[in-house]
Amino acid sequence: MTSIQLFIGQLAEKAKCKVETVHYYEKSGLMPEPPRTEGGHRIYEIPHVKRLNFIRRCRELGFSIEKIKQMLKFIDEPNHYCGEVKAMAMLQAREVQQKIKDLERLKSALNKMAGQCKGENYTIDNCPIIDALYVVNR
Amino acid sequence: MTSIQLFIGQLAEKAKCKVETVHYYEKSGLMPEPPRTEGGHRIYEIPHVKRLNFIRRCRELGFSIEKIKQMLKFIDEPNHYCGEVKAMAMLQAREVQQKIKDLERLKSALNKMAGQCKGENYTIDNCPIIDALYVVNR
DNA sequence: ATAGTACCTCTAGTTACTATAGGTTCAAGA
DNA sequence: TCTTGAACCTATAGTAACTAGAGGTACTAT
Repeated sequence: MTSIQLFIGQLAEKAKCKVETVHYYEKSGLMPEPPRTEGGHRIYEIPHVKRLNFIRRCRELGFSIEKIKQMLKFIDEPNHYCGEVKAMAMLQAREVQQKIKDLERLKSALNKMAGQCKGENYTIDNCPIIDALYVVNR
Repeated sequence: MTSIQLFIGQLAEKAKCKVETVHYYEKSGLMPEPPRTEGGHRIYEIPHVKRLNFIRRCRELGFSIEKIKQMLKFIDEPNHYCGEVKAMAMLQAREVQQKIKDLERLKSALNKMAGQCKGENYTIDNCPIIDALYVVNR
């Protein structure tokens, strides 16, 4: 039974990131130091793909490297007490909820502004988007 | 008729940012090089406050410095149309919407994990959080 | 005149990458 | 088997958007 093995380029491609980013995650302690070939090339397998994917998606969602490190701890050291894990997961969920709220606010602000703008034939002098943002006190 | 004049500290305060940030915006070309006192202190007036406010507000909405530069160009060289600004706002809104969707998925994964946490060990292969974010194609 | 703030410039640090340089390994074709 | 070109290696520097610090000067109230 031979399992799938990947070099760093293939791994990076599967997670849609750069090779250098994987190097960076290894240095930062997010990705493990994988086994190597005789010549020193890193060898990865499917769990690495999943892990890297998780990291990338979390980054897109605005989590810091440090936060992701904490979350990965849930997976790497599964000997946490149930209550401990639960508490951290729920705390994380609350923070996520806050981010969602903030983003909802931004989205409606942007849409509102876009909606007020008639487009085409208006010059910049009476563009409502500019007006909406170019204000002294908010 | 004497107009209101401000030093950089007051300007920064009015826009709720740091003095260093104003310096940075000047170096980046977002804020102009204002007139100075004999001794070299920068002198600002109301239009500067408006402009800085615009920049800060855009940053809060997730626009990059480069995008803001583009928008300020619309203002500085008013031979542009409102539609250009509208398009940028709508693009931004779409990106924000995508982030919200991803965060909703993460949140429910976190909550699910907290709910399922009964002491079993999750490995990387069956962790609900990893699975929630492991989307190959988007 | 003096004291205490606020200002000045310049440099370095931060986070999360991204790019470059200079060299080595891998693997497919001759 | 040898060659060749892509992919890999390490290490360092650069990027965005600030933030913090050092060391010095200007402003202004007393």
